[in-house]
Amino acid sequence: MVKHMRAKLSDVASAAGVSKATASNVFSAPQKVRPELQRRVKEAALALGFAGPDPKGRLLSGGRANAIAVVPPGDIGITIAFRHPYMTEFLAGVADICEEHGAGLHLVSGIEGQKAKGIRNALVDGFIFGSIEEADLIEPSRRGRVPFVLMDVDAGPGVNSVRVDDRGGARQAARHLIDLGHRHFGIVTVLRHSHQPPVFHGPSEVHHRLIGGYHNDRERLAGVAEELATVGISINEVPIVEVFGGSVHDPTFGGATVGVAMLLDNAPEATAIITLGDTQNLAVLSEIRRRNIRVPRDLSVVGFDDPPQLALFEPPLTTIVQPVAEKGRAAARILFEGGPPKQVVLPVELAVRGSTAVPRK
Amino acid sequence: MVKHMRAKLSDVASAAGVSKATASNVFSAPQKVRPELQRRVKEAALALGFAGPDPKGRLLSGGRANAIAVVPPGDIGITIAFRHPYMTEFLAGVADICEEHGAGLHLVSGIEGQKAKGIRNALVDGFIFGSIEEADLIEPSRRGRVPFVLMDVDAGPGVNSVRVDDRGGARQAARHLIDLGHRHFGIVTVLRHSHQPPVFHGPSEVHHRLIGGYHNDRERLAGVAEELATVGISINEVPIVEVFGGSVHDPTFGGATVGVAMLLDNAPEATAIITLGDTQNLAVLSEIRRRNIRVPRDLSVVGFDDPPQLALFEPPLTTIVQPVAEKGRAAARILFEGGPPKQVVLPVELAVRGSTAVPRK
DNA sequence: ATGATACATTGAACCGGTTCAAATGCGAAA
DNA sequence: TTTCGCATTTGAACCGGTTCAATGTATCAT
Repeated sequence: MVKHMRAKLSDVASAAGVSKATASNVFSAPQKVRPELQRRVKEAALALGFAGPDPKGRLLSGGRANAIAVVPPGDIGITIAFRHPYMTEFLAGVADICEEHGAGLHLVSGIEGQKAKGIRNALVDGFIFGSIEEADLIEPSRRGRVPFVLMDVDAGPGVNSVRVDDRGGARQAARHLIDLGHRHFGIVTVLRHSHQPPVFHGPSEVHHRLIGGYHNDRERLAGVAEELATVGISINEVPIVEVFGGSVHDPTFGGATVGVAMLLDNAPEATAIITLGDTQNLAVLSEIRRRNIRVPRDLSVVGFDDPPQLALFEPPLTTIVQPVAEKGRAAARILFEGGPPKQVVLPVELAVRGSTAVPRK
Repeated sequence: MVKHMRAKLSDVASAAGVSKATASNVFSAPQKVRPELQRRVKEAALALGFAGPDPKGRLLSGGRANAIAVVPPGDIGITIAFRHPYMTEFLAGVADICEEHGAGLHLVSGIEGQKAKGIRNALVDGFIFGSIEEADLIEPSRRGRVPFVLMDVDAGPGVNSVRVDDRGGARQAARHLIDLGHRHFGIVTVLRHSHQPPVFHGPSEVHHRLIGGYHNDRERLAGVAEELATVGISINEVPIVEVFGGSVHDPTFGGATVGVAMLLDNAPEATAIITLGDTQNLAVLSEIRRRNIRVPRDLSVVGFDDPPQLALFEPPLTTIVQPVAEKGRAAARILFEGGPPKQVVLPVELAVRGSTAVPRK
């Protein structure tokens, strides 16, 4: 008994007495084939149990994979990504455009050393990199193989990128507080690695030289600096603390609340806190609450980003909200549209809620 | 000037003065190649800008795609999936195992007619189908091409499947109420399509013949029937309403609250409501609240599934919780492990919280 | 009847690798 | 010196399709 091998297109073709090319057309371009031949080929296919062209073959022959990949930022594996409110919302945006194009969405898994391999081997038509951290991993795909988009940075005119107007958002936040009458501020920003202790920069130091932070964190600080300058305040006079993380679930994560405490201790004159890190909002609010500081009566707080977990916090946080899903859509669109490199900058919005008011007397 | 084409393996090979086979080995099985040759090939690759073997070629040549696909259930596109608490948790489980294996996770987009195409074209080593609805779409992949796992059904010994013990869970829910002393029940279960109005089955009708519902919904009802039978109550005496949806955000979605109202109106003697549909819990609670019925004093409620949105509901819902992420893990493991078809049944647990108590006098 | 036009079909090249049996080279053992 | 065994290297087949120029073949206007 002959071993039953899976039928391939050429088997079908010869069984139907046509050429491979015709058989191929029956499946991918039926209008090119006479109805009768079509029928004959389809019958042969059915008889041989041929379920349509194998995508593997199609792909090799210059085809598209019909899928795009998302590579979550360095510290976020795909398991965590699904539980991360920002990432799921971002991915929903990407998925939205994928669905428009009937394309699949491929997530590259994030195990330490495996990520580069995952990127090299991904069978996709393009990449969305969650952060520039993956810059070195891009190299293989950059070599003209596959287009890609970088999130949250501007890597110059030659590279696709999507980010939000971090600087402008920070300006709005600062402006809001200034307009309310605030003149004494404290700033919370991002420390990149969890093993570093919080860092406090007193008013006598130069703050522009931060230790941690991604590109967008620096942009935000620059925005605050610009806006404060309009009322004669130098960013160098403003106390700043850099803290890591602060999970949306656990405010103390990575020493976040410790850092916030450091700021509050060292900046008693501040009437408003500006939080520039997206995951630090909870740490700020919770440390403030722990100290029984009344917000916004004793202290105003402006955040950055809008994690849903904070939706029920009382008072609701006045914060800069960014169009997370729209970022995903924009990135995916760039990939599907092709064309010359684009740099998309999306606007952010100040959502004035309950955590800001005029400064205490 | 010659047009610069992307270098391929054979170019590298000839540039380095070796055979294609050797060049291939340098990248995929270095230990087979003498160090010096390795160096030569790598140099040639560098000079030509060859960034490693193209996964397309590797794939065709009998390789694995190194990714598995998840096909969300019929009515859930991938955009929605990312915003759907159950799906994200499930996907997190799948992702967990993918990361263990350094494999990618591919989501098949769910546009109506495109889904079959998405499945046919997906470059993956296996499929996880969110529901049996996709049974017909499976056909192409079933033809020996790619292994797959079905969720939430038992499709027999020849097919991989992962589900939870719906029947047992329902029995636990019913038992809990029985033990509290309840003898008069109302049941809310699932109507499949949103365009159908809620259906009420009065105590005189035969309830086993439901209109909607997936396989697991029927299992759950059967479980309740079994347990009630132990205290001499026939399921045929119990009022049942079938309602669609009830979104986790909008309790009225798809007429869900209308259906619940129907049940409450027609079953005034019921001291306990058993909700068998995962997304209907909110509809039940909200209609009950609207009527100012005090839970659990006037009415006990047991739910099925544990959407995080209900975490803050007062009183917290006594409900059957299923190991959602573990379902994802189990399904993914089956795909990676290979071997003969497996049918996995995971246990569920009754979480006794605040919505159940002894029946009112 | 003739040439032009349109359409259907085909043969062959190509996509970019992997794999394996056979060939080669080389030092050690006889 | 010859032979054997082992480690490398190679040629050729193969993975399963798509594509395109060339070849027919039927249709239509002249």
